[in-house]
Amino acid sequence: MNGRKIISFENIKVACRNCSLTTLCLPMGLEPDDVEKLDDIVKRNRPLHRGDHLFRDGDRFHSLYVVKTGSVKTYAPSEDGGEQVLGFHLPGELIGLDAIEHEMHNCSAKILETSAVCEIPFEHLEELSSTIPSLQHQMFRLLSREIGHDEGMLTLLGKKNAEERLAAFLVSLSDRFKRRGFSSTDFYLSMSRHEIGNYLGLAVETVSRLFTRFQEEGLLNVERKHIQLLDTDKLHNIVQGEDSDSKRQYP
Amino acid sequence: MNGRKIISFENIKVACRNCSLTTLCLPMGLEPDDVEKLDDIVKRNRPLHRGDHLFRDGDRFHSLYVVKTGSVKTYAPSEDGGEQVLGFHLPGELIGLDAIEHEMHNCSAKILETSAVCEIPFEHLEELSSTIPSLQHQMFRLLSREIGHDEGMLTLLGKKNAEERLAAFLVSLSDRFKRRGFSSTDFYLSMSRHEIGNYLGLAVETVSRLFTRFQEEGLLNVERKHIQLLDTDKLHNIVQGEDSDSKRQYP
DNA sequence: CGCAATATTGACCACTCTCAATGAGGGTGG
DNA sequence: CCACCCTCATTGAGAGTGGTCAATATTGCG
Repeated sequence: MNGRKIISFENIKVACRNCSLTTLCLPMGLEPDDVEKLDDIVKRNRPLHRGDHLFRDGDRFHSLYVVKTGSVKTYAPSEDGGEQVLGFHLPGELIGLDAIEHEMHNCSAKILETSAVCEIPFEHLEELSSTIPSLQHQMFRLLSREIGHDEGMLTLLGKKNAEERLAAFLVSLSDRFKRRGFSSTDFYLSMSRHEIGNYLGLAVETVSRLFTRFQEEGLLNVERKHIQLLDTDKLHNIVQGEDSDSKRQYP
Repeated sequence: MNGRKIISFENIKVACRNCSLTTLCLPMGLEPDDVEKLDDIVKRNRPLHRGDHLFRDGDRFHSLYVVKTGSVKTYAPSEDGGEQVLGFHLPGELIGLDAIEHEMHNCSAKILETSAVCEIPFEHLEELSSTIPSLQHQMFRLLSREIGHDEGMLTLLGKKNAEERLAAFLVSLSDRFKRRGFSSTDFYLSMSRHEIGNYLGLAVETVSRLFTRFQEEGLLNVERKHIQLLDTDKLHNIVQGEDSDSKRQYP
């Protein structure tokens, strides 16, 4: 149930406490005792590899998942065979909240790179949160945050043009890496151009062209999956829709 | 439908029980006793009129709102002055879930037509749900449902073309009217073409042209705000991206 | 009744998609 | 270790969907 093969139990335990802490408790004032209880229900799973599925569309819902290391994409297969990428999930981020309603997953979660993921059986979490009011509150907040995030994506897809979308994507990644203690200006993309385009409602070619243009304009360096942000200010301006100074005019 | 200003307190009470029932409890097995408790925390407000705001972006969050009669739109003012319509809310639907995280509204809610709205103080709801496990579960479900709904919208905006979007919008309205006991094929739009376009990530003109075309193709009758759906099967096909048979060819 | 807001319709054009070809890695097997 | 293949990424050319601009109904409201 708990420890797995190679790693020592204690290490995993600490790592998992960390993940449950940052993801579920950090913003709240949870008693150390309660953190302990929460920690006890978190399952540790063996490392997962690129291409593995955490769950698939249609699977029965049992658990939420927290990315500990690595990255995961969620995507909704659409009726006509295509799919919509719903999100890329970095360490500390929670997956599976949309499955609570019908006790069934309505999207799939695929590992992008070798990753460690904690599993939190939802029934246990629910029991626990009905006895720990601050945990219940934190759960409401987490669900609410997800809604807020999705609404931000709606604005992105409804109002922003291609370059604003890609800039927003990069800025978002940058922020999230920063918060987790990674470099905010130098990172690797674990997802393909195709997946980025799908996520942003753009064609692969558009994404590729934009990377090239951003590089030409000195906003960043890009080599394959390696990204170095050079001018985050200007990137932020682009996100805000201020093409302003660097108004591109093709002669 | 339920009468307006004239209603006695008891009627409102019943109407509100009804709304809290259908929205918060119906799918769950709540004890009559618990329903009573829930009902006691629901505030009844006087009817609101077109243009009134339930809350504004930046307002402190106190309550969730349930539309009893009428309709409400929520929209997020974006940095550059524009706005993104996030949703249209019909009777029985819940508003404000995205505000829990920061205890602050990050969108605004505007009344589209004379409406009755119930207010549910969130603190009370939270207290109640920590003592009634099935209510807590139902809250999780409601929040989860909202996430699922938003993910559907992401697919709409990311993958669907203009006619698929409008068809999906009409089918969604139709379904929601039907569930609430109204006609699923004959209804009035309380929102403007501009608002529809904004919601669907389309220009007003595109929406207008699509209504005209749908009418020409015999899918519906439209006169200003009055909609009559004539061929819901074909509308469903369009939503699914099957242009198939009625492949439109301009001669 | 008249003004303002909303809708409709047309013409034009731009952004982005599609199609197609080429190039660059990464993995596998000989 | 290299040849090969396959996927992924880049780049170009052309086309189409939907946006923008503009003019004209139509409606609603004071």
